[in-house]
Amino acid sequence: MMVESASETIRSAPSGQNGVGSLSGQADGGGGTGATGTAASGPGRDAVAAPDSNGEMSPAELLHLQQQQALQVARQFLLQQASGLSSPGNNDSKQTASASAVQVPVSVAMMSPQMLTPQQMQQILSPSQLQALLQQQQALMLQQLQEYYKKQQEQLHLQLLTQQQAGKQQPKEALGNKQLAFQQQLLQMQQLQQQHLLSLQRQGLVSLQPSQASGPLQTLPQAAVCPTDLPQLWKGEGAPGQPAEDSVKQEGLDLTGTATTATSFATPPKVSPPLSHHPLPNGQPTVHTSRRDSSSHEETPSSHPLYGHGECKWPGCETLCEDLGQFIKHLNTEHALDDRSTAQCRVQMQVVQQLEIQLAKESERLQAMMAHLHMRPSEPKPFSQPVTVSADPFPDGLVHPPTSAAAPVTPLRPPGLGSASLHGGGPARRRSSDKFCSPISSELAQNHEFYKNADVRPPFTYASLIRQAILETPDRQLTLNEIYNWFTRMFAYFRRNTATWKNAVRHNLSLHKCFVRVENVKGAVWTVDEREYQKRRPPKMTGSPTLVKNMISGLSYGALNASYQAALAESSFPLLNSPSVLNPGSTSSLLPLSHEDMGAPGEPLPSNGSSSPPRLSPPQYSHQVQVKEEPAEVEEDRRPGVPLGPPNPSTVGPPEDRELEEELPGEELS
DNA sequence: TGGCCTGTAAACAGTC
DNA sequence: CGACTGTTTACAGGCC
Repeated sequence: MMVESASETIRSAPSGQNGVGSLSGQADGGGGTGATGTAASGPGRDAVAAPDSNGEMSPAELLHLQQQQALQVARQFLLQQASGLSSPGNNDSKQTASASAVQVPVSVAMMSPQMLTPQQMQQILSPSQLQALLQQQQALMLQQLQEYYKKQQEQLHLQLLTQQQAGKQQPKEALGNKQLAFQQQLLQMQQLQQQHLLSLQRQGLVSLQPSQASGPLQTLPQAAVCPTDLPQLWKGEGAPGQPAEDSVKQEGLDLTGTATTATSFATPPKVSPPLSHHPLPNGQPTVHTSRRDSSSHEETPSSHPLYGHGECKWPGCETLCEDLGQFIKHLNTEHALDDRSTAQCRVQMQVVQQLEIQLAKESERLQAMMAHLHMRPSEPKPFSQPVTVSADPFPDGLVHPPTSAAAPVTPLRPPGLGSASLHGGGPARRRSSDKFCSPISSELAQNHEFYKNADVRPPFTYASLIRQAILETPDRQLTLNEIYNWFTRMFAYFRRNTATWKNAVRHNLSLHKCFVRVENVKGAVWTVDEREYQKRRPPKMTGSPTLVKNMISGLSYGALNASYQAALAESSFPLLNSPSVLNPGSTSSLLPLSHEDMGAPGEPLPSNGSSSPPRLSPPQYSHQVQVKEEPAEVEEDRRPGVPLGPPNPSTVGPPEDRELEEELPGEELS
């Protein structure tokens, strides 16, 4: 049946790596890099070619062209980043240009709210993971940006140098103009850098110490990202060659280095001034960075920023040069101040700008998020931000502040589902989630893909999950193995540590009365006794907002990390995914939660309608309703001892209740 | 503080 | 014999 096939899928799926894979994927970013290179190859070439064909373009034209190209490149780059994060398996597929074509859509898809929402992100990661990821991404982004900046600087500088050298053979006037242009570009770029870094600082994304402004990344995890993306972009092929490594090692970090390099290298007084005098991103004067220093060869006169490991590091050029002299020659001949080189510089600049813009956007979003998170938990806030910005919940990841930064934020509690549950870590206490997990089915439905691929512990109790698994089947019954399969199929998380969770599943099946074992033809199957299931629910939980609030607050105080994640997730995820939430009183951020709960209240409370307070369970009822409804009947029919009837009304409520509930599929409306 | 719920670990028995 | 299935017990942590 479905299950069967599903299980098949599962079996194969795991091999493909799950959340872990994606995570690592982001981390290593290597895959992405390649992809980027590929993707960008087109633009890169164009950039180079266009000018050539056009000869001397007017500034406006050139700019336009470059903007477009840069845009593409930047887009590719960013998209790739996103895809790199989530596409576990295909990170290595980044060779052909055609691949890039495919990649874009994929990336886009990834970024779509449906595919990967912050909550999903949150789900994907354990608190620590999340933090790590955030940092990584942040580092990544930073590094890349810086790399770009640096590259650009270097290139510009190089241009200047080249130009100067070539200048000997060219009219001085022309040179003067170009020099000016370059200097302006440099200036502009540096401003961008400053701006960028400042914004990051402002947001606390980067714990930049004024003194170490240039080295924020040093403390960051060595994002495996290849700063060499850029070069590769230009080349059009992600040949991670020596230059790549080189660039990574040598210029991977500080922008200062760039300037420094430029300075040291740019002997020509004319050129150096702008470079060396310009304060770096953080206003830090251009000084040799220790980093740079480390790369001795750069320091020595025999070094050149564009020369490393015996190769020309000019974007797209890997020409081997035995020595600096040869390199210089090469530089002068191949990368002289011509249209092509100029175009390359400009394109690069555009790339940087685009990235910067992107960064700004992300930063903005982040700020909004932060602002939102700082709000009182109870503060009603439909929070549309994520929704609107949804464009890329993912790439966004790049700048998420580390948990620490968000620390103050916490108060927020996650949406209904217990995203709050401290998944990840040790014995996850999903209890709360369980209480609210009634919407489990919808939750699952919405995040099906997510859970399927993310190695995140679902915020539901085993009991809920088991029940869900069973209810999802047409005949409401599953064998133990099928349940296992369901787990593995639905949750990447359960594709490992099998011994543990399987034991838990068995334990739960046996322990909870709500799970009834039925001898079937094909063996024993497990069914769910809804009544029992409901029974076991916490009795007095009013679906009232109050309760919710309490829970929320409790959580918020409890686990910051969890809260943060939850909050993060909540901020966008639920809302994004559950339309139902959006409409109704999207009055509070808790909405999803309260919503669910509310739904419950609204429901006819079985029990003794008279006195018993509204229960939490209702949601489940309704839930179940949607899922179970008829089949339940069937199941019951065939099922032996399942208490389908009206067992003890005292606790649960009259049978009618059940029916009532079932009639109210309305939890959606609440 | 105690009770309840949940998760985890493990021992054990029965079955295939 | 080993794996799987079930049951049961113990313990720990979170929440009320």
